Amino acid sequence: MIEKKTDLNKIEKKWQKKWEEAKIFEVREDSKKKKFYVLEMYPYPSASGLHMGHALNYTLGDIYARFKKMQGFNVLHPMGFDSFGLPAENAAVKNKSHPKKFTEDAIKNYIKQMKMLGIGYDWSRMVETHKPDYYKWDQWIFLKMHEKGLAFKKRAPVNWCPECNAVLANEQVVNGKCWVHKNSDVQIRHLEQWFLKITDYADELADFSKLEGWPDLIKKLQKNWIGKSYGYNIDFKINNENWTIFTTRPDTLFGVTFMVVSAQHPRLMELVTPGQKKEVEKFLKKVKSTSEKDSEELEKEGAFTGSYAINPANGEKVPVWTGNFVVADYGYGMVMAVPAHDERDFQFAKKYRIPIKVVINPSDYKLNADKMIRAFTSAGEIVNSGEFDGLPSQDAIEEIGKKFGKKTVNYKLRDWLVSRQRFWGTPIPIIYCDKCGIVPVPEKDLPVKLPEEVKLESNRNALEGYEKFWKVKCPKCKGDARRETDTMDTFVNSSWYYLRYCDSKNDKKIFDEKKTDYWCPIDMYIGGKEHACMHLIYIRFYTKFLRNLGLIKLDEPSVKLFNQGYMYGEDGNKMSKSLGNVINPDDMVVKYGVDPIRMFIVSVASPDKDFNWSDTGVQGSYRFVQKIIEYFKKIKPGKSDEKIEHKVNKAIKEISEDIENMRYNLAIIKLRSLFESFENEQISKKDIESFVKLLSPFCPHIAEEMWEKIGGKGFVSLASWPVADEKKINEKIERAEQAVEKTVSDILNILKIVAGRGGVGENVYVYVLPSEIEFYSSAELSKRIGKEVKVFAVNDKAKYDPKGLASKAKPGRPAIFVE
RNA sequence: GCGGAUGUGCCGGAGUGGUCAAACGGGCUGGACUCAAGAUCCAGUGUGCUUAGUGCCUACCUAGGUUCAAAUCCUAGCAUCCGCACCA
Repeated sequence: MIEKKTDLNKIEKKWQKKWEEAKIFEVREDSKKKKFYVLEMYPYPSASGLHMGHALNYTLGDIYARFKKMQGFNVLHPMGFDSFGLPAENAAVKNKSHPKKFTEDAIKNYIKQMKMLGIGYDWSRMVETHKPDYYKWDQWIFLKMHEKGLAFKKRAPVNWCPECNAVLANEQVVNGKCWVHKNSDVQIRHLEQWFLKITDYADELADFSKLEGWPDLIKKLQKNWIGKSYGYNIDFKINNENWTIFTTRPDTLFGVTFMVVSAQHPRLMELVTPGQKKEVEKFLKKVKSTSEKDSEELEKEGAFTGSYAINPANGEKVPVWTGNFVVADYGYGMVMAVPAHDERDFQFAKKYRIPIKVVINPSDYKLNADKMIRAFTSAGEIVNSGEFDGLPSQDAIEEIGKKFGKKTVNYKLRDWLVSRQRFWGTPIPIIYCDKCGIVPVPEKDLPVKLPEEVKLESNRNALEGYEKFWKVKCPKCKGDARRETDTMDTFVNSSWYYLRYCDSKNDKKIFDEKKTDYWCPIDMYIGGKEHACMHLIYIRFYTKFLRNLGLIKLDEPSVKLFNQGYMYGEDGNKMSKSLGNVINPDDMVVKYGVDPIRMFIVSVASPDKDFNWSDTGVQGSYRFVQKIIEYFKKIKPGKSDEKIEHKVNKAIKEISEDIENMRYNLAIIKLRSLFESFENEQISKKDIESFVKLLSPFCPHIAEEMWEKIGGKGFVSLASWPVADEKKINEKIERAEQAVEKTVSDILNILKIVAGRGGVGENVYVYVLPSEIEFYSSAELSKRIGKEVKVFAVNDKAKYDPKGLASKAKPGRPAIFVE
């Protein structure tokens, strides 16, 4: 273990206090200054406090914000809390308390820890989403969406988590399980629920052209999730009624031998004939009881409905089945089945002995429907399709599609289900009146506040049982009415919070547009990639909606997005209590101090890559910090020589670039090497100041302390970032230095060989080309070797060279003689 | 099935056509200091040769290829990890 020489915690406290007193991180709009908005995704304040992953996230942002601030930008760097959510509610039920208390205690602790880590936030702008002055505007946006028809209620099959006692959005179902309760199977229930019509924005959300600064991975994940696909709608007549299906393969239309309607289709029973009712019901029962977790290799099953559909292309009558493999809410919940050319249809047809009809042949052979063992899904030549025979199937997609259907686009993206049957969330501002129907709460009555004195229940939303909340008068007819008791998904809160930071205290408007115009968009947004398909889609959706309302001018919320890597435990596993590998920031701060921890977590690997915590690793950072402190104890600024000036200016240039590109790991390496280069040399005050400035974003506390020691003005955190003097960067110096290093190592090698043979190398002679003589100092070499080293130019007449080795000297490679 | 990422010394990881493989950190070994330990400082640390010398060989998952030149580009494969998944 390392020895603690300096009380870093004392230094940290000292500067944290001074920063706070001087309010150096509080900012306001300033039209004369260029703004820069750095934001880390805000946390859910859990009872267990910040973990190391949070510390990494916030440190990454803090370094960037401090760097930009020193570069002269007006930097907005705010923090807040995503403080609605189930854990607080559950904890409150368990302890017969109120989630507000839990949440606010947790927030206090979070703030304390964030301050402890030296993160420079403008706390005057903090948002807490559970406060009425924040969620009022969630409700306001909801009303605006309702006004535009984007917030709507419908009865729908929904994902129900029995643990949450609430429904989940599609995005929150992971492999048939709840994203929070990973052991809880999600059930399908049919309920009346509120949705936000995010699908109206699907097309624009699928356009990533304004997101150059986002990682490709996130864009790909979103693209996949939105799942835009071009195809055709085709009408089939069933019982003299048109039923539309969606297909991307109209070229196979003549090969349809049956239809399949989803088992969850709301109008399924209309298709079932009395004779088939029993069989279909038997099948439906089986579908329901099948646990979702087995869905991976679920066998395709179904039942005949008794109805027949007419193929519009050839008038053929084909049976309509219901099946477990058709998704109810994609397309129209019904598909045309072409077993010859679709693998799923093929399996289904084989199982139920439905005919298979080939309509596309491969180029080199002919398919035989009776002998096929799998579907042929590639392109080929159209056959058995009347006038289209002979066409390449790729061309037939359009030809056949055009003739019998209508070109259209479909998305995998579903409307966003936002109703939650829970207490601890934003109340949905809606009133139900028997006479007037669904009535939005008038704007002037916002916010609809959550009651504080309510008694929580574990198995249902406490608002339902709290008459004072739901018993209201209709805003229209003044008659008796009932308030909506569902609350909104917490992702609603985080979909626009970045805008509220710009004007978080505004009680007249959602925000002052002049302020959001100045600060937005976010220039650097930092958070985990797990949000790719939830938060990061929702925040884009809200941004576009608010833009369409005319409130902001942004198309996208952030210019750049950075996803940090995951930090694992020392053993390489996810940190978890059961594995006992959790690293607690509070303990580590006491053990090592904040600055070494900050330095370690951003330098162990590239910040976008996963890495493991390492106790010995953080000790390495600790040693470096300690060395710096020791150095400054006895520093006497003097004059920098050419070499030091070169080193300093090169470091300024490269470190600035590295920080700009979030390559903090490389910046730290260069900072170390810079320190080593002047550690034992004279250095000017200006250059030593530059070093402290370069150190400051990473290790702000000791940087302030050192800044004070060398008599820097004000805070180093507010000093201007150094600019490299390109004229002083001289690569020749670097090369010469490397040559000297090599020579030292060569001399030592030779001495070793000599010693190995029983010789004693007392005197060392080095013969250098005249052009390089200035780089080789006898004194320096002697010190490094620990013996006297004499340096001669090869053309020195007076040199001592008994073996005539001088002639062997090469550029960058002096000859060496030992005796 | 679809998509993505990764593969470099004892370990964590730099390096994405030549200048240069292994920066930087950790670990280990040896030395200095010390009564000793810790801390600190110095040196060494891929393989195999060779050496009164500062060199050569071989090494970046495997196998091919492009190139005057490949860890880096291309092709195929292997391994590990991750995301989505019956989306018609």
